[in-house]
Amino acid sequence: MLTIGNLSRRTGVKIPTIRYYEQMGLLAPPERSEGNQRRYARDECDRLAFIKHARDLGLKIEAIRELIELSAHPNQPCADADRIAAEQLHAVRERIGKLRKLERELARIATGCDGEQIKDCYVIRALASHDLCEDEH
Amino acid sequence: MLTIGNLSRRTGVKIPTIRYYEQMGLLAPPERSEGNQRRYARDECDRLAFIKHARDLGLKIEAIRELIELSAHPNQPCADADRIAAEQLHAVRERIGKLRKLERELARIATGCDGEQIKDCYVIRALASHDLCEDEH
DNA sequence: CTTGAACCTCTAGCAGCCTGAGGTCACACA
DNA sequence: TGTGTGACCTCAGGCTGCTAGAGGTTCAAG
Repeated sequence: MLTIGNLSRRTGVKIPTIRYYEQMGLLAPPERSEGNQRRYARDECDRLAFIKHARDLGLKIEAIRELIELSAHPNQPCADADRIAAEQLHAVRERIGKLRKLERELARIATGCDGEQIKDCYVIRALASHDLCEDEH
Repeated sequence: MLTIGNLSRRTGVKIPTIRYYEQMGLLAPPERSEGNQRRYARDECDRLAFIKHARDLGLKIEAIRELIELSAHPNQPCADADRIAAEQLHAVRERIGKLRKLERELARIATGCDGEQIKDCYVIRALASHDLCEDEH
């Protein structure tokens, strides 16, 4: 049996976040001590590690809830779990694509300024007008 | 003089967002009609385009506020503006780096499942344990 | 003068937490 | 057995950057 603080230290998930996950239905409400404090069993610890890992990978709470439900039915086909992972991969690739466009433009803006005063500053001018942009956005 | 609706159409910034920017101090409170409706001059339109451009590039409201203040002092040196752009570039590059790690791991997870049932599903197993990860995270 | 679109303010909501107030519990030490 | 203190409890409110809706007013065309 772990206190919430121990669980937090073991998993690296902050205490208020653990309580939040419980509220959101990702973690089952744990047993309580006589004085109403949460006491966690080991498998709750595993489940929290699962949640943290999924969050670190950028999955939304809702997607994680789905995966947890899926994992409760070990004999069902796993196409849904695969779909969730594939969707997440797709979303990540889209974000990367967008960020790389931004990177290019910011690099141009950030390195392009050789003015000395605000009135000549390329950063300020580039932000003020799209005429200095390479692609549409 | 533009109504808020015209300003919105010209800049592509939604009306509630314009009011929000005013509330956040990015846009000066504009003149009002007799009936208390906002009436914008052209330079407000430019400023809003500046804000939108910066937001599209991922700059935070706070950073934009700084830039606006800077641009109000055209004879100051522009090192601060350059710094803000450089910081933003750095942040974008960090986000890209993290996302590419995620991409690699998700690709492995999403394509690695050849099980048919949840209990054999690589997606579920990979999320449950870091043992299947390639790098630390 | 009427209609209907566009505007106003204010409140509340979204994700995914974090912080703080005000109070209780657990446990070691004297 | 008392006491200190650190960990815990709940609940409310805050954060970013908007968005949506209620309920009411104004503007401009016909």
